[in-house]
Amino acid sequence: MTANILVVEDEHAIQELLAFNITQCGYRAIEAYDADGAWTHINHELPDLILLDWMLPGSSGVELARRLRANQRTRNIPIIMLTARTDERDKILGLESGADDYITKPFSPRELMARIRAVLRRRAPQMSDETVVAGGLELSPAMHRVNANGAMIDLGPTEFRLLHFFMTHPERVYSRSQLLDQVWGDHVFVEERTVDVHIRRLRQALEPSSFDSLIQTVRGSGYRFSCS
Amino acid sequence: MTANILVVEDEHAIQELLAFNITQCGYRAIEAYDADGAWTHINHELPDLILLDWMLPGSSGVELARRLRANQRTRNIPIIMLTARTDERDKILGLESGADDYITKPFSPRELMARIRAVLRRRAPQMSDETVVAGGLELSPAMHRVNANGAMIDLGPTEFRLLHFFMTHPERVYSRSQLLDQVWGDHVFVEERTVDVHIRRLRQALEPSSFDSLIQTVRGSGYRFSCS
DNA sequence: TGCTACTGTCACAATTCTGTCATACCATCG
DNA sequence: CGATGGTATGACAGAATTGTGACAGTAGCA
Repeated sequence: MTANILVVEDEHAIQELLAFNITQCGYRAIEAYDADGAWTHINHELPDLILLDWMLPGSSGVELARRLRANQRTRNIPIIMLTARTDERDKILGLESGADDYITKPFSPRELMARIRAVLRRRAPQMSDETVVAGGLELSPAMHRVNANGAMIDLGPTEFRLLHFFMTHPERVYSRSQLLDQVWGDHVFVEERTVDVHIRRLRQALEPSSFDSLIQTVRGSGYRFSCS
Repeated sequence: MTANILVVEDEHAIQELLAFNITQCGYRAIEAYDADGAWTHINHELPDLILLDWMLPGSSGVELARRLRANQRTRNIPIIMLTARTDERDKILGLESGADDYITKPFSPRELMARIRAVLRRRAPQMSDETVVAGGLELSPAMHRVNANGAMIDLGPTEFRLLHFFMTHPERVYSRSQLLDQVWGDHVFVEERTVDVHIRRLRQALEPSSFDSLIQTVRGSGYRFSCS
Protein backbone atom coordinates (compact mmCIF):
# COMPACT_ATOMS: atom_id res chain seq x y z
CA MET A 1 0.00 0.00 0.00
CA THR A 2 2.62 2.46 1.04
CA ALA A 3 4.66 3.38 -1.96
CA ASN A 4 7.86 5.38 -2.27
CA ILE A 5 7.53 8.17 -4.77
CA LEU A 6 10.59 9.95 -6.06
CA VAL A 7 9.95 13.57 -6.90
CA VAL A 8 12.41 15.01 -9.40
CA GLU A 9 11.52 18.67 -9.49
CA ASP A 10 13.64 21.79 -9.62
CA GLU A 11 11.13 24.36 -8.51
CA HIS A 12 11.03 24.40 -4.75
CA ALA A 13 7.44 25.50 -4.32
CA ILE A 14 6.12 22.80 -6.61
CA GLN A 15 8.33 20.20 -5.01
CA GLU A 16 6.94 21.01 -1.61
CA LEU A 17 3.41 20.99 -2.92
CA LEU A 18 3.97 17.57 -4.44
CA ALA A 19 5.59 16.20 -1.32
CA PHE A 20 2.77 17.53 0.81
CA ASN A 21 0.08 15.94 -1.32
CA ILE A 22 1.94 12.69 -1.58
CA THR A 23 2.46 12.27 2.14
CA GLN A 24 -1.08 13.44 2.74
CA CYS A 25 -2.29 10.44 0.79
CA GLY A 26 -0.24 7.95 2.70
CA TYR A 27 2.65 7.58 0.29
CA ARG A 28 6.23 8.43 1.06
CA ALA A 29 7.88 11.24 -0.86
CA ILE A 30 11.58 11.14 -1.69
CA GLU A 31 12.84 14.43 -3.00
CA ALA A 32 15.50 15.16 -5.58
CA TYR A 33 16.45 18.49 -7.08
CA ASP A 34 17.88 17.34 -10.37
CA ALA A 35 18.51 14.34 -12.51
CA ASP A 36 21.78 13.39 -10.84
CA GLY A 37 20.19 13.72 -7.45
CA ALA A 38 17.55 11.40 -8.73
CA TRP A 39 20.18 8.86 -9.73
CA THR A 40 21.66 9.01 -6.26
CA HIS A 41 18.35 8.25 -4.70
CA ILE A 42 17.51 5.52 -7.17
CA ASN A 43 20.80 3.78 -6.57
CA HIS A 44 20.16 3.96 -2.87
CA GLU A 45 16.61 2.69 -2.95
CA LEU A 46 14.37 1.89 -5.89
CA PRO A 47 11.20 3.98 -5.74
CA ASP A 48 7.82 2.60 -6.76
CA LEU A 49 7.01 5.60 -8.91
CA ILE A 50 8.83 8.63 -10.26
CA LEU A 51 7.28 12.05 -10.65
CA LEU A 52 9.51 13.72 -13.17
CA ASP A 53 9.57 17.34 -14.19
CA TRP A 54 9.87 17.82 -17.91
CA MET A 55 12.15 20.80 -17.69
CA LEU A 56 15.12 20.24 -15.48
CA PRO A 57 18.24 22.42 -15.54
CA GLY A 58 21.17 20.75 -17.23
CA SER A 59 19.88 17.35 -18.08
CA SER A 60 16.24 17.40 -19.06
CA GLY A 61 13.53 15.21 -17.66
CA VAL A 62 13.15 13.48 -20.98
CA GLU A 63 16.82 12.58 -20.88
CA LEU A 64 16.46 11.15 -17.38
CA ALA A 65 13.49 9.13 -18.52
CA ARG A 66 15.58 7.69 -21.34
CA ARG A 67 18.37 6.80 -18.92
CA LEU A 68 15.88 5.16 -16.60
CA ARG A 69 14.49 3.08 -19.42
CA ALA A 70 17.94 2.09 -20.59
CA ASN A 71 18.92 0.77 -17.19
CA GLN A 72 17.88 -2.77 -16.47
CA ARG A 73 17.19 -2.11 -12.82
CA THR A 74 15.03 0.93 -13.37
CA ARG A 75 13.40 -0.12 -16.60
CA ASN A 76 10.08 -0.99 -15.03
CA ILE A 77 9.62 1.87 -12.62
CA PRO A 78 6.57 3.83 -13.74
CA ILE A 79 7.10 7.48 -14.57
CA ILE A 80 4.67 10.37 -14.51
CA MET A 81 5.85 13.43 -16.37
CA LEU A 82 5.15 16.94 -15.17
CA THR A 83 5.03 19.56 -17.84
CA ALA A 84 3.96 23.15 -18.16
CA ARG A 85 3.54 22.82 -21.88
CA THR A 86 0.16 21.89 -23.12
CA ASP A 87 0.48 21.28 -26.80
CA GLU A 88 0.00 17.83 -28.16
CA ARG A 89 3.45 17.31 -29.57
CA ASP A 90 5.05 17.61 -26.18
CA LYS A 91 2.69 15.11 -24.67
CA ILE A 92 3.52 12.70 -27.40
CA LEU A 93 7.22 13.23 -26.94
CA GLY A 94 6.81 12.61 -23.25
CA LEU A 95 5.10 9.32 -23.85
CA GLU A 96 7.62 8.25 -26.41
CA SER A 97 10.44 8.82 -23.97
CA GLY A 98 8.86 6.19 -21.79
CA ALA A 99 6.58 8.01 -19.40
CA ASP A 100 3.49 6.12 -18.29
CA ASP A 101 1.42 9.22 -17.90
CA TYR A 102 1.79 12.96 -17.86
CA ILE A 103 0.29 15.89 -16.04
CA THR A 104 0.34 19.43 -17.26
CA LYS A 105 0.97 22.23 -14.84
CA PRO A 106 -0.93 23.74 -13.26
CA PHE A 107 -2.47 20.55 -11.96
CA SER A 108 -4.99 19.95 -9.22
CA PRO A 109 -3.80 17.88 -6.27
CA ARG A 110 -6.78 15.68 -6.93
CA GLU A 111 -5.79 14.94 -10.48
CA LEU A 112 -2.25 14.26 -9.37
CA MET A 113 -3.34 11.75 -6.79
CA ALA A 114 -5.78 10.09 -9.14
CA ARG A 115 -3.03 9.58 -11.69
CA ILE A 116 -0.60 8.31 -9.09
CA ARG A 117 -3.15 5.84 -7.85
CA ALA A 118 -3.99 4.74 -11.35
CA VAL A 119 -0.37 4.20 -12.34
CA LEU A 120 0.48 2.39 -9.13
CA ARG A 121 -2.56 0.19 -9.51
CA ARG A 122 -1.64 -0.74 -13.05
CA ARG A 123 1.89 -1.52 -12.01
CA ALA A 124 0.93 -3.38 -8.88
CA PRO A 125 1.89 -7.00 -9.37
CA GLN A 126 -1.46 -8.72 -9.79
CA MET A 127 -1.54 -9.70 -6.15
CA SER A 128 -2.20 -13.33 -5.66
CA ASP A 129 -5.89 -13.20 -6.43
CA GLU A 130 -5.94 -16.91 -6.86
CA THR A 131 -8.15 -18.96 -4.64
CA VAL A 132 -6.23 -21.03 -2.13
CA VAL A 133 -7.47 -24.42 -1.04
CA ALA A 134 -6.04 -26.11 2.03
CA GLY A 135 -7.29 -28.24 4.87
CA GLY A 136 -10.85 -28.18 3.62
CA LEU A 137 -10.92 -24.40 3.54
CA GLU A 138 -11.22 -22.34 0.41
CA LEU A 139 -9.92 -18.80 0.64
CA SER A 140 -10.58 -16.36 -2.15
CA PRO A 141 -8.71 -13.04 -2.06
CA ALA A 142 -10.82 -11.64 -4.89
CA MET A 143 -14.03 -12.25 -3.02
CA HIS A 144 -12.35 -11.65 0.32
CA ARG A 145 -14.08 -14.67 1.68
CA VAL A 146 -13.43 -18.05 3.18
CA ASN A 147 -15.56 -21.01 2.30
CA ALA A 148 -15.69 -23.67 4.99
CA ASN A 149 -17.81 -26.56 3.70
CA GLY A 150 -20.31 -24.19 2.19
CA ALA A 151 -20.37 -21.84 5.14
CA MET A 152 -19.06 -18.41 4.26
CA ILE A 153 -16.74 -16.96 6.84
CA ASP A 154 -16.01 -13.26 6.90
CA LEU A 155 -12.75 -12.23 8.51
CA GLY A 156 -11.26 -8.91 9.48
CA PRO A 157 -8.33 -7.67 7.42
CA THR A 158 -5.59 -8.97 9.69
CA GLU A 159 -7.18 -12.35 10.33
CA PHE A 160 -7.74 -12.70 6.61
CA ARG A 161 -4.09 -12.03 5.80
CA LEU A 162 -3.02 -14.35 8.59
CA LEU A 163 -5.15 -17.22 7.32
CA HIS A 164 -4.04 -16.53 3.77
CA PHE A 165 -0.43 -16.80 4.80
CA PHE A 166 -1.04 -19.98 6.74
CA MET A 167 -2.92 -21.61 3.91
CA THR A 168 -0.19 -20.80 1.44
CA HIS A 169 2.47 -22.04 3.87
CA PRO A 170 0.99 -25.08 5.53
CA GLU A 171 2.61 -27.68 7.80
CA ARG A 172 5.47 -25.43 8.74
CA VAL A 173 5.96 -23.77 12.11
CA TYR A 174 6.34 -20.01 12.16
CA SER A 175 7.54 -17.99 15.12
CA ARG A 176 5.63 -14.94 16.25
CA SER A 177 8.37 -12.76 14.88
CA GLN A 178 8.21 -14.45 11.49
CA LEU A 179 4.45 -14.05 11.37
CA LEU A 180 4.79 -10.37 12.20
CA ASP A 181 7.17 -9.98 9.29
CA GLN A 182 5.04 -11.92 6.86
CA VAL A 183 1.56 -10.81 7.80
CA TRP A 184 2.02 -7.42 9.39
CA GLY A 185 5.04 -6.29 7.37
CA ASP A 186 8.65 -6.25 8.33
CA HIS A 187 8.72 -2.64 9.41
CA VAL A 188 6.00 -2.51 12.02
CA PHE A 189 6.56 -2.18 15.70
CA VAL A 190 4.14 -4.50 17.39
CA GLU A 191 4.36 -6.70 20.45
CA GLU A 192 4.86 -10.38 19.68
CA ARG A 193 1.99 -11.24 21.97
CA THR A 194 -0.32 -9.48 19.55
CA VAL A 195 0.07 -12.48 17.30
CA ASP A 196 -1.48 -14.65 19.99
CA VAL A 197 -4.52 -12.46 20.12
CA HIS A 198 -5.06 -12.57 16.38
CA ILE A 199 -4.52 -16.31 16.33
CA ARG A 200 -7.25 -16.54 18.90
CA ARG A 201 -9.56 -14.31 16.88
CA LEU A 202 -8.92 -16.41 13.80
CA ARG A 203 -9.60 -19.63 15.70
CA GLN A 204 -12.77 -18.10 17.06
CA ALA A 205 -13.97 -17.31 13.56
CA LEU A 206 -13.19 -20.82 12.35
CA GLU A 207 -14.67 -22.53 15.42
CA PRO A 208 -18.32 -22.68 14.26
CA SER A 209 -17.17 -24.83 11.36
CA SER A 210 -14.76 -26.81 13.53
CA PHE A 211 -11.83 -25.68 11.47
CA ASP A 212 -10.09 -24.02 14.39
CA SER A 213 -8.06 -27.17 15.00
CA LEU A 214 -6.17 -26.51 11.76
CA ILE A 215 -4.15 -23.88 13.57
CA GLN A 216 -1.92 -25.58 16.05
CA THR A 217 0.22 -24.16 18.80
CA VAL A 218 3.80 -25.38 18.94
CA ARG A 219 4.89 -24.59 22.43
CA GLY A 220 8.08 -22.59 22.54
CA SER A 221 8.21 -22.17 18.75
CA GLY A 222 5.09 -20.58 17.33
CA TYR A 223 2.12 -21.70 15.28
CA ARG A 224 1.45 -24.07 12.44
CA PHE A 225 -1.34 -24.59 9.94
CA SER A 226 -1.69 -28.30 9.51
CA CYS A 227 -3.98 -29.85 6.90
CA SER A 228 -3.64 -33.42 8.11
CA MET B 1 -11.23 -1.68 -17.43
CA THR B 2 -11.79 -4.51 -19.82
CA ALA B 3 -12.08 -3.07 -23.26
CA ASN B 4 -12.41 -4.72 -26.62
CA ILE B 5 -9.77 -3.55 -29.02
CA LEU B 6 -10.09 -4.25 -32.70
CA VAL B 7 -6.74 -4.68 -34.40
CA VAL B 8 -6.83 -3.99 -38.12
CA GLU B 9 -3.41 -4.97 -39.30
CA ASP B 10 -2.15 -6.78 -42.34
CA GLU B 11 1.29 -7.80 -41.19
CA HIS B 12 1.01 -10.98 -39.21
CA ALA B 13 3.99 -10.47 -36.92
CA ILE B 14 2.86 -7.02 -35.88
CA GLN B 15 -0.67 -8.19 -35.37
CA GLU B 16 0.49 -10.90 -33.01
CA LEU B 17 2.71 -8.49 -31.16
CA LEU B 18 -0.17 -6.10 -30.70
CA ALA B 19 -2.54 -8.81 -29.58
CA PHE B 20 0.01 -10.08 -27.09
CA ASN B 21 0.54 -6.68 -25.53
CA ILE B 22 -3.14 -5.91 -25.46
CA THR B 23 -4.13 -9.08 -23.69
CA GLN B 24 -1.15 -8.70 -21.40
CA CYS B 25 -2.65 -5.48 -20.13
CA GLY B 26 -6.06 -6.93 -19.45
CA TYR B 27 -7.80 -5.81 -22.62
CA ARG B 28 -9.31 -8.10 -25.18
CA ALA B 29 -7.91 -8.14 -28.68
CA ILE B 30 -10.13 -8.75 -31.70
CA GLU B 31 -8.16 -9.35 -34.85
CA ALA B 32 -8.91 -8.41 -38.41
CA TYR B 33 -6.70 -8.80 -41.46
CA ASP B 34 -8.13 -6.11 -43.64
CA ALA B 35 -10.66 -3.34 -43.73
CA ASP B 36 -13.55 -5.58 -44.75
CA GLY B 37 -12.70 -8.02 -42.01
CA ALA B 38 -12.84 -5.03 -39.70
CA TRP B 39 -16.33 -4.20 -40.90
CA THR B 40 -17.43 -7.73 -40.26
CA HIS B 41 -16.20 -7.56 -36.70
CA ILE B 42 -17.64 -4.12 -36.09
CA ASN B 43 -21.05 -5.21 -37.28
CA HIS B 44 -20.87 -8.17 -34.98
CA GLU B 45 -19.74 -6.31 -31.87
CA LEU B 46 -18.75 -2.70 -31.45
CA PRO B 47 -15.19 -2.48 -30.16
CA ASP B 48 -14.15 0.14 -27.61
CA LEU B 49 -11.10 1.12 -29.59
CA ILE B 50 -9.67 0.44 -33.02
CA LEU B 51 -5.98 0.02 -33.75
CA LEU B 52 -5.75 0.75 -37.44
CA ASP B 53 -2.82 0.23 -39.73
CA TRP B 54 -2.21 3.11 -42.08
CA MET B 55 -1.26 1.00 -45.03
CA LEU B 56 -3.71 -1.74 -45.74
CA PRO B 57 -3.91 -3.64 -49.02
CA GLY B 58 -6.82 -2.59 -51.14
CA SER B 59 -8.61 -0.07 -49.07
CA SER B 60 -6.26 2.04 -47.02
CA GLY B 61 -6.48 2.64 -43.31
CA VAL B 62 -7.29 6.26 -43.88
CA GLU B 63 -10.21 5.24 -46.02
CA LEU B 64 -11.50 2.89 -43.33
CA ALA B 65 -11.16 5.67 -40.78
CA ARG B 66 -13.29 7.90 -42.99
CA ARG B 67 -15.91 5.20 -43.37
CA LEU B 68 -15.97 4.65 -39.63
CA ARG B 69 -16.49 8.33 -39.03
CA ALA B 70 -19.21 8.52 -41.62
CA ASN B 71 -21.19 5.72 -40.00
CA GLN B 72 -23.47 6.78 -37.19
CA ARG B 73 -22.86 3.66 -35.14
CA THR B 74 -19.12 3.78 -35.34
CA ARG B 75 -18.68 7.52 -35.32
CA ASN B 76 -17.58 7.68 -31.71
CA ILE B 77 -15.24 4.72 -31.54
CA PRO B 78 -11.75 6.05 -30.91
CA ILE B 79 -9.10 5.17 -33.45
CA ILE B 80 -5.35 4.88 -33.09
CA MET B 81 -3.43 4.88 -36.35
CA LEU B 82 -0.37 2.73 -36.88
CA THR B 83 2.07 4.02 -39.42
CA ALA B 84 5.57 3.32 -40.56
CA ARG B 85 5.92 6.80 -41.97
CA THR B 86 7.38 9.36 -39.71
CA ASP B 87 7.05 12.65 -41.47
CA GLU B 88 4.78 15.27 -40.04
CA ARG B 89 2.45 15.60 -43.00
CA ASP B 90 1.35 12.02 -42.74
CA LYS B 91 0.71 12.38 -39.06
CA ILE B 92 -1.46 15.37 -39.67
CA LEU B 93 -3.34 13.60 -42.41
CA GLY B 94 -3.94 10.66 -40.09
CA LEU B 95 -5.39 12.88 -37.43
CA GLU B 96 -7.51 14.82 -39.86
CA SER B 97 -9.06 11.64 -41.14
CA GLY B 98 -10.49 11.17 -37.70
CA ALA B 99 -7.88 9.22 -35.80
CA ASP B 100 -7.62 10.08 -32.12
CA ASP B 101 -3.93 9.30 -31.96
CA TYR B 102 -1.24 7.68 -33.99
CA ILE B 103 1.85 5.58 -33.38
CA THR B 104 4.79 5.22 -35.70
CA LYS B 105 6.39 1.85 -36.20
CA PRO B 106 8.52 0.63 -34.64
CA PHE B 107 6.78 1.39 -31.38
CA SER B 108 7.50 0.28 -27.85
CA PRO B 109 4.87 -1.78 -26.06
CA ARG B 110 4.93 0.79 -23.31
CA GLU B 111 4.11 3.62 -25.64
CA LEU B 112 1.39 1.60 -27.26
CA MET B 113 -0.27 0.86 -23.96
CA ALA B 114 0.11 4.41 -22.75
CA ARG B 115 -1.69 5.66 -25.82
CA ILE B 116 -4.40 3.05 -25.61
CA ARG B 117 -5.03 3.95 -22.00
CA ALA B 118 -4.98 7.65 -22.79
CA VAL B 119 -7.50 7.26 -25.59
CA LEU B 120 -9.76 4.96 -23.58
CA ARG B 121 -9.60 7.40 -20.72
CA ARG B 122 -11.09 10.15 -22.80
CA ARG B 123 -14.05 7.97 -23.63
CA ALA B 124 -16.89 7.84 -21.14
CA PRO B 125 -17.69 4.34 -19.99
CA GLN B 126 -20.75 2.97 -21.71
CA MET B 127 -22.69 -0.09 -20.90
CA SER B 128 -24.26 -2.74 -23.07
CA ASP B 129 -27.98 -2.78 -23.57
CA GLU B 130 -28.53 -6.32 -22.41
CA THR B 131 -30.81 -6.92 -19.46
CA VAL B 132 -28.94 -8.23 -16.45
CA VAL B 133 -30.45 -10.52 -13.86
CA ALA B 134 -28.70 -11.12 -10.54
CA GLY B 135 -29.66 -11.60 -6.93
CA GLY B 136 -33.36 -11.33 -7.67
CA LEU B 137 -32.96 -8.00 -9.41
CA GLU B 138 -33.56 -7.37 -13.07
CA LEU B 139 -31.79 -4.40 -14.56
CA SER B 140 -32.57 -3.22 -18.04
CA PRO B 141 -30.17 -0.62 -19.44
CA ALA B 142 -32.34 -0.05 -22.49
CA MET B 143 -35.30 1.01 -20.38
CA HIS B 144 -33.14 2.38 -17.61
CA ARG B 145 -35.15 0.45 -15.10
CA VAL B 146 -34.68 -1.94 -12.25
CA ASN B 147 -37.27 -4.55 -11.44
CA ALA B 148 -37.23 -5.87 -7.87
CA ASN B 149 -39.88 -8.56 -7.52
CA GLY B 150 -42.29 -6.55 -9.57
CA ALA B 151 -41.50 -3.27 -7.86
CA MET B 152 -39.91 -0.74 -10.15
CA ILE B 153 -36.98 1.10 -8.66
CA ASP B 154 -35.88 4.46 -9.95
CA LEU B 155 -32.21 5.21 -9.77
CA GLY B 156 -30.12 8.20 -10.65
CA PRO B 157 -27.61 7.79 -13.49
CA THR B 158 -24.64 7.09 -11.24
CA GLU B 159 -26.48 4.69 -8.97
CA PHE B 160 -27.76 2.92 -12.07
CA ARG B 161 -24.29 2.45 -13.49
CA LEU B 162 -23.02 1.37 -10.11
CA LEU B 163 -25.70 -1.27 -9.73
CA HIS B 164 -25.18 -2.38 -13.31
CA PHE B 165 -21.49 -2.90 -12.69
CA PHE B 166 -22.14 -4.78 -9.48
CA MET B 167 -24.72 -7.03 -11.09
CA THR B 168 -22.40 -7.87 -13.95
CA HIS B 169 -19.53 -8.49 -11.52
CA PRO B 170 -21.06 -10.22 -8.52
CA GLU B 171 -19.39 -11.84 -5.53
CA ARG B 172 -16.13 -10.08 -6.05
CA VAL B 173 -14.81 -7.29 -3.86
CA TYR B 174 -13.96 -3.99 -5.54
CA SER B 175 -12.01 -1.20 -3.95
CA ARG B 176 -13.28 2.34 -4.09
CA SER B 177 -10.56 3.16 -6.55
CA GLN B 178 -11.55 0.28 -8.83
CA LEU B 179 -15.17 1.33 -8.69
CA LEU B 180 -14.21 4.85 -9.64
CA ASP B 181 -12.40 3.49 -12.69
CA GLN B 182 -15.21 1.19 -13.68
CA VAL B 183 -18.28 3.26 -12.94
CA TRP B 184 -17.11 6.83 -13.11
CA GLY B 185 -14.40 6.33 -15.70
CA ASP B 186 -10.65 6.41 -15.58
CA HIS B 187 -10.50 10.08 -16.38
CA VAL B 188 -12.42 11.63 -13.52
CA PHE B 189 -10.86 12.90 -10.36
CA VAL B 190 -13.24 12.49 -7.50
CA GLU B 191 -12.68 11.60 -3.88
CA GLU B 192 -12.77 7.92 -3.03
CA ARG B 193 -15.27 8.64 -0.28
CA THR B 194 -17.73 9.72 -2.94
CA VAL B 195 -18.17 6.04 -3.66
CA ASP B 196 -19.42 5.54 -0.12
CA VAL B 197 -22.08 8.17 -0.61
CA HIS B 198 -23.35 6.61 -3.81
CA ILE B 199 -23.29 3.18 -2.23
CA ARG B 200 -25.50 4.59 0.45
CA ARG B 201 -27.85 6.18 -2.05
CA LEU B 202 -28.07 2.90 -3.91
CA ARG B 203 -28.76 0.97 -0.71
CA GLN B 204 -31.37 3.51 0.21
CA ALA B 205 -33.12 2.99 -3.09
CA LEU B 206 -33.02 -0.80 -2.72
CA GLU B 207 -34.11 -0.78 0.90
CA PRO B 208 -37.90 -0.71 0.36
CA SER B 209 -37.58 -4.03 -1.44
CA SER B 210 -35.08 -5.36 1.10
CA PHE B 211 -32.47 -5.74 -1.60
CA ASP B 212 -30.03 -3.41 0.11
CA SER B 213 -28.33 -6.37 1.80
CA LEU B 214 -27.02 -7.46 -1.58
CA ILE B 215 -24.41 -4.76 -1.36
CA GLN B 216 -21.96 -5.65 1.34
CA THR B 217 -19.19 -3.66 2.90
CA VAL B 218 -15.84 -5.38 3.17
CA ARG B 219 -14.03 -3.32 5.71
CA GLY B 220 -10.59 -2.33 4.59
CA SER B 221 -11.16 -3.56 1.03
CA GLY B 222 -14.25 -2.11 -0.58
CA TYR B 223 -17.70 -3.33 -1.52
CA ARG B 224 -19.20 -6.50 -2.88
CA PHE B 225 -22.45 -7.47 -4.57
CA SER B 226 -23.32 -10.88 -3.26
CA CYS B 227 -26.24 -12.88 -4.60
CA SER B 228 -25.99 -15.68 -2.08
C1' DT C 1 -35.22 32.08 -17.19
C1' DG C 2 -36.49 29.45 -13.33
C1' DC C 3 -37.02 24.73 -11.63
C1' DT C 4 -35.74 20.14 -10.63
C1' DA C 5 -32.75 16.41 -10.07
C1' DC C 6 -28.20 14.93 -9.53
C1' DT C 7 -23.28 15.20 -7.87
C1' DG C 8 -19.36 15.62 -5.13
C1' DT C 9 -17.72 17.05 -0.50
C1' DC C 10 -17.74 17.77 4.03
C1' DA C 11 -18.38 17.22 9.05
C1' DC C 12 -19.82 14.39 12.37
C1' DA C 13 -21.77 9.95 14.18
C1' DA C 14 -21.52 5.07 14.38
C1' DT C 15 -19.15 1.07 13.87
C1' DT C 16 -15.41 -2.09 13.64
C1' DC C 17 -10.68 -3.24 14.19
C1' DT C 18 -6.11 -3.25 16.72
C1' DG C 19 -2.72 -3.55 19.96
C1' DT C 20 -1.95 -4.10 24.82
C1' DC C 21 -2.92 -5.54 29.38
C1' DA C 22 -4.00 -8.34 33.25
C1' DT C 23 -5.38 -12.58 34.48
C1' DA C 24 -6.46 -17.43 33.98
C1' DC C 25 -4.78 -21.63 32.18
C1' DC C 26 -1.58 -25.32 31.02
C1' DA C 27 2.62 -28.19 30.19
C1' DT C 28 6.96 -29.30 31.85
C1' DC C 29 10.47 -30.02 35.10
C1' DG C 30 12.81 -29.99 39.57
C1' DC D 1 3.58 -31.20 44.36
C1' DG D 2 4.86 -26.52 43.56
C1' DA D 3 7.49 -23.62 40.64
C1' DT D 4 8.23 -21.79 36.21
C1' DG D 5 7.76 -20.30 31.68
C1' DG D 6 4.80 -20.15 27.99
C1' DT D 7 -0.08 -19.63 26.06
C1' DA D 8 -5.25 -18.60 26.04
C1' DT D 9 -8.71 -15.43 26.96
C1' DG D 10 -11.53 -11.42 28.08
C1' DA D 11 -11.55 -6.55 28.49
C1' DC D 12 -10.58 -2.00 26.88
C1' DA D 13 -9.16 2.41 24.98
C1' DG D 14 -7.62 4.43 20.98
C1' DA D 15 -7.25 4.18 16.04
C1' DA D 16 -9.12 3.42 11.73
C1' DT D 17 -12.86 2.85 8.74
C1' DT D 18 -17.48 3.48 7.24
C1' DG D 19 -22.38 5.41 7.56
C1' DT D 20 -25.18 9.44 7.29
C1' DG D 21 -27.33 13.96 6.79
C1' DA D 22 -26.63 18.37 4.96
C1' DC D 23 -25.20 21.60 1.49
C1' DA D 24 -23.70 24.11 -2.43
C1' DG D 25 -22.65 23.84 -7.19
C1' DT D 26 -24.09 22.03 -11.72
C1' DA D 27 -26.49 20.08 -15.49
C1' DG D 28 -30.61 19.12 -17.70
C1' DC D 29 -35.05 20.72 -18.94
C1' DA D 30 -39.38 23.07 -19.68
